[in-house]
Amino acid sequence: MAKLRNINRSLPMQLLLARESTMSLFRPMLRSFGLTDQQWRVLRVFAGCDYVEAFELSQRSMILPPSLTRIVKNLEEDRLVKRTTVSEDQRKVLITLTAKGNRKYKQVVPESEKIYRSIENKLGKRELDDLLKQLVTLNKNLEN
Amino acid sequence: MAKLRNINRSLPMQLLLARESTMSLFRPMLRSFGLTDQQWRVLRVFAGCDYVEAFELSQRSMILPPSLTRIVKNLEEDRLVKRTTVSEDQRKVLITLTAKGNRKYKQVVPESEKIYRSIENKLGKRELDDLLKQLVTLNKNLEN
DNA sequence: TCATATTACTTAATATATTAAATAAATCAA
DNA sequence: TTGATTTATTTAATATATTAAGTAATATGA
Repeated sequence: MAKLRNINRSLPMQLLLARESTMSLFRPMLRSFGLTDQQWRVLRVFAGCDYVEAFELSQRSMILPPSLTRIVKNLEEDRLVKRTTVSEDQRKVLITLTAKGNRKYKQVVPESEKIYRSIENKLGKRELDDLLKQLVTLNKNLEN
Repeated sequence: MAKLRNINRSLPMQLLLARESTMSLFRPMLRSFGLTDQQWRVLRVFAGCDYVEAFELSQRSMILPPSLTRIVKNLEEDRLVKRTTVSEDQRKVLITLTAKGNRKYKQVVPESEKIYRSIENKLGKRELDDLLKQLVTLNKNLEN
């Protein structure tokens, strides 16, 4: 009879555990800024651009459109982002950071990097870089 | 000014992506058995034992107690698990697989292993083992 | 023994995830 | 041009996640 592999040999479980042990280091900092994990996933997209279309924001934050609709609504109520429509294509929604959102973003970045460096110290820079490289490769090789 | 690292260098984001690319391979199979990801996380705990206390089940399935309460309730309605109390400590709840639950479990295991082997083929056994080892190390080094 | 603390779990409230269906704007084809 | 299709997003329904508070059983200490 086929036997189920132990949890230590289960890639999905080890990834879940790794994601959780990593995020638990960032979470208190994010909460102290009044942000949920997902809200920060949305805000961090604005590292590279001033405005994003909803569909692209969904992909880059890895949040499905229905969840994103509510998350953006909440961020909008907190005055951190603004929604506008594009005149060329009335279906599309553009999301931008407000001045308040930009200030929040700039406050979080250095704290986030501080935590990241402490992780580097715990794991070793070489080991972390190596792990990242393997994850990127895995993501490339398993992508649909 | 501090700059936020690119997504390719973000451990939390790469872990999230990796978890998703991996789970998306198992999900259709689980759904075909009428199981959600979390329900299977619960059932798979019974690989090593016939009954589990709720607290231990929570830890081993990595599902927090409030979520577990509802998930077990749903599994119970589907007649896949059974809840009993322990006479020595009336606070505790023991969860066991029903005969139906055991049949379901035994059906899923070989399908799960089949998918696992296809992942091994895509990534290479050596690379996968190496990645698993690094994740286990990370989890050990970051654990609270 | 009895008040207090702890433990194990559940309930409640709010946020997010997932899937399907709905809506409205844009595109395409006859 | 108009009916059908596609695209972009939202709504709806149900499941799960998270945090705090509640409840009941057990353990502890004066």
